[in-house]
Amino acid sequence: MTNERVRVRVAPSPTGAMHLGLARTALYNWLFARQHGGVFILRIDDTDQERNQAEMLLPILEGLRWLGLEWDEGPDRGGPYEPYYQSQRKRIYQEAVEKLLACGAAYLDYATPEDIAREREQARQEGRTCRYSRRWMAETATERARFEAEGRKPVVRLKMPQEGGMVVEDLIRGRVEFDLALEQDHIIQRADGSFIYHLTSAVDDGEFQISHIIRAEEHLSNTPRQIFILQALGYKLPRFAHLPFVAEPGSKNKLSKRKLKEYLKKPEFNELMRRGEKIARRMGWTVNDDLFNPVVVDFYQRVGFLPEALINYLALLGWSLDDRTEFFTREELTRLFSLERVAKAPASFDPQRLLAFQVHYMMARSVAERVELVLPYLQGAGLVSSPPGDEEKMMVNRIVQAAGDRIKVAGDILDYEYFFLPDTGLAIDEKALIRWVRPEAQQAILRELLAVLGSVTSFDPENLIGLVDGLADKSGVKPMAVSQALRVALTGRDYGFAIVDCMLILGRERTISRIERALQGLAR
RNA sequence: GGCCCCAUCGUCUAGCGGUUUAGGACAUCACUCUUUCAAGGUGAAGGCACCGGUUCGACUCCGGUUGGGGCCA
Repeated sequence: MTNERVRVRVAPSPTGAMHLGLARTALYNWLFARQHGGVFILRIDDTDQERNQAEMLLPILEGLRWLGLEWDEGPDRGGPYEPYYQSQRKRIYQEAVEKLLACGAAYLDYATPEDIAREREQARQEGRTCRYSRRWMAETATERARFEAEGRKPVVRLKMPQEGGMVVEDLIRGRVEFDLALEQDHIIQRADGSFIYHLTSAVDDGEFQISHIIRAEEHLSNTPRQIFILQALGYKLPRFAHLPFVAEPGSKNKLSKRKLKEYLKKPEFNELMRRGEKIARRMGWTVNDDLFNPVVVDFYQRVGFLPEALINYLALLGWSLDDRTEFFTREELTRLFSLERVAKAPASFDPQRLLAFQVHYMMARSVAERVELVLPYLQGAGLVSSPPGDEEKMMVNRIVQAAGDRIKVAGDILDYEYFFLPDTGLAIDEKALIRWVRPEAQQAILRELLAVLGSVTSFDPENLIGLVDGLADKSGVKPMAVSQALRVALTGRDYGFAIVDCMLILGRERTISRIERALQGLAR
């Protein structure tokens, strides 16, 4: 490679959501650009849809920003090759088409769809592969006039060479050869004047001086005709690197956001979705499958994943450094990433592994940081005031501390709603109450505890542990039964944090009031 | 249907001809720790799709088969 500047791009269509596959493609491009001191470009392939564009584009822009994949040129940012929206570049495409026509790399074609269908049918009957006969090709004014006299409308087709081969030296796949005899004369401009993807994509890659096209494998088969366009237009050819797909959990099909229902049959996928839905419900969000969908980056942002977790997971979905390193900072990725080490086979998306990365990065944050992450959810659910008071913050701090890695994503804090509810509003699990609190011996202990709690000089861990242990010793009730009785009284359930943590989170007053309430609940 | 791509534990992967009884991670299971639930600790189970070749030697190279996927039709 010469020392030309590295310029890479990612070219999403504004589809209203940011697919994980796009996120990974963007990441690899971004890493490659950063590593080479190059430029990462965001181009919007919106030739097909011009309505609601801003709205449909937003999730992608926000997703990229959230992941920290800032683009150097593109929407909201501009750059030397503006505009970066294909819908605004029609003049450039038109010029390109004229040029292709002028140099004989393309031609006007007056065949009707019926003509084409007929040719295809005939080819099928003769058992040969169909290639357009160019019967309605018009290269001279006379020919054009003749077809137009018949009332025909032209499309523009590429005039592909009909023999020989074309070789793509792919940076990931190596040498890939195509037989040009099998290539069609693809349409590049429709009768209505609109342009076909291959044309616009190739022209822009040329115009933007793209040095490396790093994109998904689905484009590999289209590469010859794009190279043909690029060459005919006299652009310097970029290098190509075709990434394997991000596949569905447990299959090699391409991951699709439209197949959510099917994926939900997979337990681990379902679990992730349920986790999200639980958070959404408590936050009072109305969600739709388009965005609140584990195939879409938005989902992770909303339920409280950490971008570094997603980045690390995505980086390893199809790339590896060696046989053991699994945690990478963004800087390390930038330094160590290489296309040579990108896998060739599709990699399926595994929600469990992603969650494992999330837990790792969550626990790498300090308690104070986790408190900040978690607070918006509590505020959103109306469990703490906005802004939170010092005491509320302290309580959240204790909960986060006590929860440890039970809080995997920030929204999981809402699992501990029961600490925030007013004591009178705490729902107590009936079965747990009967099992752990109803026995007379347990009730006696709780009553005794009540008597002492008010007078305990200081409400600190050692004192409380001593107190609870002492009661168990004295009464002869098993320690576990004592703590379970207390746990049920304080939290309404028979599982959760260490009992002393529960007491400290609630504080003296609320501890007392919750025990009283539990005992009253039994009396009823 | 034609062309192209791909193929190591359930999943992500390491392996670029001998150092491999195929290594790691996630998930799973067992045991352990634990005054609940998690977490932690220890360990186990689990894989080179198949068939030919090349080679003294093949997970690794070549060919084919099968399977999966993509593009075009």
